[in-house]
Order: sequence, then C-alpha cells, then structure tokens
Amino acid sequence: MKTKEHKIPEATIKRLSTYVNYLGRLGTDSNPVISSEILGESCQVSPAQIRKDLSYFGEFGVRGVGYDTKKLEAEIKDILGINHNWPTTIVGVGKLGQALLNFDFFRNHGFRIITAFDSDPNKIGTEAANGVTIQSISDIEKCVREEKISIGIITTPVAAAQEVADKLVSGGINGILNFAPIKVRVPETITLRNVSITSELDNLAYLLTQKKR
Amino acid sequence: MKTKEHKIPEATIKRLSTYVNYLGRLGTDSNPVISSEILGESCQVSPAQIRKDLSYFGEFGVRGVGYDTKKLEAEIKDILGINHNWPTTIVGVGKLGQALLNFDFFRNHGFRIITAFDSDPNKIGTEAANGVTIQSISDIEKCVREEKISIGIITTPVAAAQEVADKLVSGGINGILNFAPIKVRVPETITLRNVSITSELDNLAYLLTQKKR
DNA sequence: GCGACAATGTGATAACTGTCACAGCCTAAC
DNA sequence: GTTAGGCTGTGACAGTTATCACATTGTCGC
Ligand SMILES: NC(=O)c1ccc[n+]([C@@H]2O[C@H](COP(=O)([O-])OP(=O)(O)OC[C@H]3O[C@@H](n4cnc5c(N)ncnc54)[C@H](O)[C@@H]3O)[C@@H](O)[C@H]2O)c1
Ligand SMILES: NC(=O)c1ccc[n+]([C@@H]2O[C@H](COP(=O)([O-])OP(=O)(O)OC[C@H]3O[C@@H](n4cnc5c(N)ncnc54)[C@H](O)[C@@H]3O)[C@@H](O)[C@H]2O)c1
Repeated sequence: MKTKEHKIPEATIKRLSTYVNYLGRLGTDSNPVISSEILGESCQVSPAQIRKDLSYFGEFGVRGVGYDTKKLEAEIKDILGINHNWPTTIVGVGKLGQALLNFDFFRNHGFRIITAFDSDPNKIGTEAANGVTIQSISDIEKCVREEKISIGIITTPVAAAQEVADKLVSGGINGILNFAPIKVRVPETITLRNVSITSELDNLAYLLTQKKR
Repeated sequence: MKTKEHKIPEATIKRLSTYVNYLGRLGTDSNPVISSEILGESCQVSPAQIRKDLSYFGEFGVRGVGYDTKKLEAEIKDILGINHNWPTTIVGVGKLGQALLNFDFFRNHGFRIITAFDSDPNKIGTEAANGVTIQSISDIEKCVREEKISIGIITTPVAAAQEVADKLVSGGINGILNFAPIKVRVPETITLRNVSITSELDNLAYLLTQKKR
C-alpha cells in the first residue's frame, strides 16, 4: 500500500468506512466492478470525492472501467487496518455495553471483543455474550497486559470513565473508544476517540430549530 | 437570541453540545462564573475557539470577567433548541434501542421519548422502559401524526431502516436520527443525521495502524 | 474618578477540505 | 492496429474552518 506523506482529512477516513461498509454488503457476483459514480450514489458522496479520497492512498481503479469490487474492499480494509482482528475489551457491561457486546458486526469487521469488565459483583463471573465472561475491574490492568489487548471501549457511567481510562493506559492499551460524555485525558501516546451520541441529537435539535425560525 | 446570517460550521454545533454538557455538570454554586480558558481546558478546546463559536450567535460574556455559568448554559441550550422537550420516538426496540430508551440523560436534556415501535409480536404490548409501551410498527404513521412526534430514532436492522424511515416521513416526522449503518434516503424537507458507531471504531483502527507504520 | 488589569469579541490570516475540469489510461470494437 | 468511448487520477481553484493578535470593554482597588 502506498501511503503518501500528506495528512489525511478525518472526513476521508469516515467516508472510507462508509465505502467499505457498502462494498461488503454488495453481492460481488452481480457487481464484480463498480464505478465511483455508482458507489457515490449509494454512499451519498460525489464521485470526485471518492476518487480524491482513494487517491490519498494510491491507485486502485482501472481507467475507463472502474474498481474491482472485491479488491477495492480489501484495499480499503487494509488502509483502515480492519483486515485483521484487533483484540478489544469492553469496560462497563450496562445497557450500552451489552448492546455493543452483542453487536455481531464488529466480529466480521476487524474487531474481536475478547474480554469484558465491570465493577458490579452481581455481574462478575456471568456470561455477557458470545462466550465472554465478565471479569472484575480490579483485574483489568493485568489482563490487558497479558492478553495484549489493543483497544478498550469505555461504557461506564461518567464518574468512572477517567479512572477506567487510567487503568487501561497503565495496562498498556493502544487505543480507547469512549462513550461516556466527558473528554477523558490520556497520554499523547494513546489514541483516543470520544463518541458522543448526545451531540448527534443536539445537532438534530439545532437543525430542526433553525428550520422553524 | 441574535442569530447571524452566516452559515455555522457543523463542528461549532458539536462543540456547543460539549460546552453545555460540561456546564450542566458543573456546580453552579462553586463556579458562578467561568472563563473561556477554564471551559476550554475541560472541553479540550482552545479558548479562542470557544469565543469564536459563541460569537456566531451573539455576545454572552462580560469582558474582563468571563461567562455567567448558569446563563451561558441556558443560552447554549437556547441556541441548540434543547431548552424544551422534543417529542421523540424509537423504532426497533432491540439491544441498542433498549439502551437508548433507558438512557436517562435524554430526558434531562431536551428530548422526551414518548413512544416505541417494533415489529416483533412478542415485544408489542410489553413495557420497554419508563412507562413506554412498545407499539406495533403498523400503527406508527398514525401515531406520529396524532402525537405530533418531531424526532424519530431508527434502531432497526439495516434491512428495515429505509422502510421505517419512509413510514416516519409519511407520518409527518421532522427529523430522523439513524443508527443503522446505511444512508437512508429522505426528502429534502426532513432533517437527517446518520450515527455511525462503526466508523468511529474504523477511525480508531486507522489511527492505530498509522502509529505502527 | 482613574488607572491597572483581565478576559471577551472579532477582523485578518493561515490551514484545511472539497469541487471541478480535464489529461491520462484502459478497453473494446472493427 | 487504430480509433472511439469511458472512467480514473490529480492539479488548480474555491470554499470553509481554525488560529492569532489585539482592540474593546467591563471590574476593582485606591
Ligand atoms: N445508554 C445509552 O443509550 C447511552 C448513549 C450514549 C452514551 N451513553 C453513555 O455510556 C455509558 C454507559 O451507559 P449505560 O446506559 O450502559 O449505563 P449503565 O448504567 O446501564 O451501565 C454502566 C455499567 O458500568 C458499570 N460500572 C460502573 N462503574 C464501573 C467501574 N468503575 N468499572 C467498571 N464498570 C463500572 C456498572 O456496573 C454498569 O454495569 C454512560 O457513560 C452513558 O452516559 C449511554
Ligand atoms: N448493537 C450495537 O451496539 C449497534 C451499534 C451500532 C449500530 N447498530 C445498529 O443499530 C441497529 C439495531 O441494532 P441492535 O443491536 O439493537 O439490533 P437488534 O436485533 O437487537 O434489534 C433490532 C430490533 O428491531 C426490530 N425490528 C426489525 N424489523 C423491524 C421493523 N421493520 N420495524 C420495527 N422494528 C423492527 C427487531 O424486532 C428488534 O427488536 C442495527 O441496524 C445495527 O446495525 C447497533
């Protein structure tokens, strides 16, 4: 894979995710080749944008023809780094944590949730999903280190989020996906993304309010 | 509220959501006034960015002093339109839908989930949460119209998402928040936001991959 | 009342991101 | 082999968003 030096827009990465998602759902038999125009229609992105996004990483198409569907899917997975299984853990097996644990999509998509942690004694030792047993939060540092877990997903209440993040970090985690609505603080070396479902709703409310005025 | 004509960056709206969220969690007694510097530290945004964001909508601070915490919170809620309760419905009461239904935060935050719909006969008629009874999907159009529901949250499987969106639209919905990983199609007049949890994880994987290379 | 101070509000500027048009390249048909 | 047609890849341009510096304006102590 040719990775050019330029910094890649975050929006490009988000769109690549959309593309690969759509390509994966496409019957490769009936659509062995796809053009940026057709792909763009499904993903609601302009054809030029798609070509530009891909051009950051190399040349994957054939001029006059289009892209080999299966090959393009593989290439994007390679770019995103979801062509292997990231060892992942979920911390806080509440409503949201349960939903994520049971979300099959992840498994077919480059992530392998291999452990789950909670502080509730009633939950510890029970099976959360797919053969994953909930472990005590006090074992998390050791476990992250020993199982070489790369990604930690935080779905604890706000009050516990920072503390959990600290434990993940000291266990040697590489990246954190945080669903608690605060910006947790981690060292520079850790990759962190905060997911704010609330802000999506707020944004919707804003747009609706604008429309009314 | 003074709303200037300029188009507001989407990123600004997202940050406003962060600000208001943080302000709401702040003890107003101990912090009657807050500066852009302090707020910025908590929200991990530069002070200048905060002032710029707010300046799109008016002047809310006092020079030499800062912002009245409580007042600023109210002003931002007003800007975002989360100072009243949007009648909201959830379609698809599975794992994720359940999590959202039980998420107290929404209720204290401008949204009132008043109905829930599913197609599963075993679920219809049971209580999902907080006194919300699951209704049959076949009643959705009538109900949206009669209850004047503004916002529809889609948490059905991919296969049903477009169909559900169509029903919401024909019932007269104003806005849709879609959690299914496809871009549903709606008329121009409907405000739509797609939430992609998957793409957040993909983004994390990408960043981690970059770090390794 | 006045001066020192502190933090906002904003125009100018820099950085980033998306759009467009077309050159370049491949395929296929004859 | 040659030509017509079609779709990619990309440089130039336009539009958008963030950063910066500082003028502005309010507070407080004396
Ligand atoms: N439910 C939603 O729809 C939703 C949406 C957006 C964001 N969130 C956020 O996600 C987080 C979880 O939400 P939820 O609805 O699943 O909450 P929940 O209360 O159902 O689950 C929280 C879980 O975390 C566990 N926990 C608490 N402290 C812990 C600790 N120190 N270590 C390990 N585990 C701990 C609890 O035992 C519980 O099982 C919250 O921060 C919430 O704000 C939730
Ligand atoms: N679970 C997660 O963590 C997660 C994360 C990101 C996105 N998503 C997306 O959210 C959606 C829901 O995920 P989930 O895990 O809750 O799935 P789920 O299977 O647990 O729930 C889906 C629910 O939708 C109902 N349903 C199906 N067809 C319907 C229809 N036509 N009308 C009304 N209801 C219908 C089902 O009866 C079920 O109750 C999926 O599209 C999924 O891709 C889920």
